[in-house]
Amino acid sequence: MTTETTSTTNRLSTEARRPAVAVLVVIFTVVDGALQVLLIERSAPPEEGQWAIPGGALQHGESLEQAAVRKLAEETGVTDLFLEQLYTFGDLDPASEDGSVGVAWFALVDPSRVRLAQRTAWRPAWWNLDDVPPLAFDNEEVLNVARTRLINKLQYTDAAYSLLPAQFTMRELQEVYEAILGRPLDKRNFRRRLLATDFISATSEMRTEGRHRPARLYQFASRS
Amino acid sequence: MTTETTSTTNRLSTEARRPAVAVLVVIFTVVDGALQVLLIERSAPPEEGQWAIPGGALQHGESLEQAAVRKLAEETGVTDLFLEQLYTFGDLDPASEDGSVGVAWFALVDPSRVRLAQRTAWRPAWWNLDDVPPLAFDNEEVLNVARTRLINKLQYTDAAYSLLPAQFTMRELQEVYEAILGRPLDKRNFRRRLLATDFISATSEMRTEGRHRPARLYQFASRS
DNA sequence: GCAAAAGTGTTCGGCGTACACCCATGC
DNA sequence: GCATGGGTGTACGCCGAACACTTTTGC
Repeated sequence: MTTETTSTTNRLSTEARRPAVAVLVVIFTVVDGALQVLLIERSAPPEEGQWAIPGGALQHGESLEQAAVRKLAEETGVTDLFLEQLYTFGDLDPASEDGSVGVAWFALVDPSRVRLAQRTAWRPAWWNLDDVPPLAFDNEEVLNVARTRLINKLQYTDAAYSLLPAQFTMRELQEVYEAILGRPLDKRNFRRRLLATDFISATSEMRTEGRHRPARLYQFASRS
Repeated sequence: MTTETTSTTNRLSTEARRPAVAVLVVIFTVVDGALQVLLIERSAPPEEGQWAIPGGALQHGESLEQAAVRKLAEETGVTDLFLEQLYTFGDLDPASEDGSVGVAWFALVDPSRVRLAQRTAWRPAWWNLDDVPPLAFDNEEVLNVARTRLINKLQYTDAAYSLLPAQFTMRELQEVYEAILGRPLDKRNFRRRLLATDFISATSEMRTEGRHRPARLYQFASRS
């Protein structure tokens, strides 16, 4: 008694149940030492007036990743970033007749490259992760999964490249890490560990900004 | 210019593109020190005659996880196991008109509890992971992702509980780890490390099987 | 007593963590 | 010359890896 033998609803048949498929993109950034997430204020039912993670239906002929890239570009104007599939949620809209399937992605963007759309309907805004408002659907869960993954990714990948401009100081990089991990890090240990990874390398340039010693600029190896 | 403002194709609207949604379940087991995966021989187009990862369309009113559990039970008769979502593939069947979305899961089963269906159509069979045949669609990629995740999960979770009977010897446990990791492990280090995790605990029972010293039986804490 | 698998400790290198002072610049 | 952030080295504890012999049983 399996799907294969008892019906024609095989994996890719046309009789299959057809839930709405959407992509959601959890977009993180770090500004002034604070981890922030991009949310959209819903301007139509369901859940009108609630804030939600940006998302939308798949368009025709579009792959899941293409849809996520498009969504990200629509909201931030930015492309070519860290973007990774997160999890697929099967019950984001219990009211939906045929069910809904939301394929969640998460992205990291450099705030200096972002220009948010200036709309009043479906208004996007950055929210500090420590005080996000109540969210539509089950978006809190999506956000929690994203945050956990982000913390893990940071430990063993160069994901942070996508949160910073091409060149940056060690302090800037450390602030990004501290914002995401939510705890202070030791300066010496941080520098040693990061340089040991080969994710980043020193440039020959320095940046002077204030009446103190100039800081060396670094770059991510994945961008050079 | 966002999906929200330019059309009614909002996340959960009824105008959304409706690709076929299927679940795939990569079912692993370890028998005689070999990591094996359950495959199904396709008995209808597309890709008739090819082997593929078990899967099927979502049924009405069913969540993604419920569909995965059902699929697993249909193929192996087993429930209550390690089952975790893996990844969602958006392009498994390029021939599909509206696209296809495959939500892949992976599961670990104890071979002593499995009874494979005795069918000739859609025949299921265990394949040694080192010599799987060419697979339908892009199932090779699914399998690779699953194998990588399995190796990672094994390192820091008690996922192996699902591959063994309630009681087992240290050697049996070690053979499971060796089969998955694909390399021999040191007996002393293995015992020390596993006992340190608190995943497993010793029982008071021993098992004698051969003309040599009896082995102590252990159990997983998550099952006791 | 011997064959066969069970069971057991120690050493070493690498890595993460804790911790405090000098350096280069602007004013 | 002083205020400000940039930049550096050492010591210690933990963990993973390497490695060989004794114990218990059946025959």
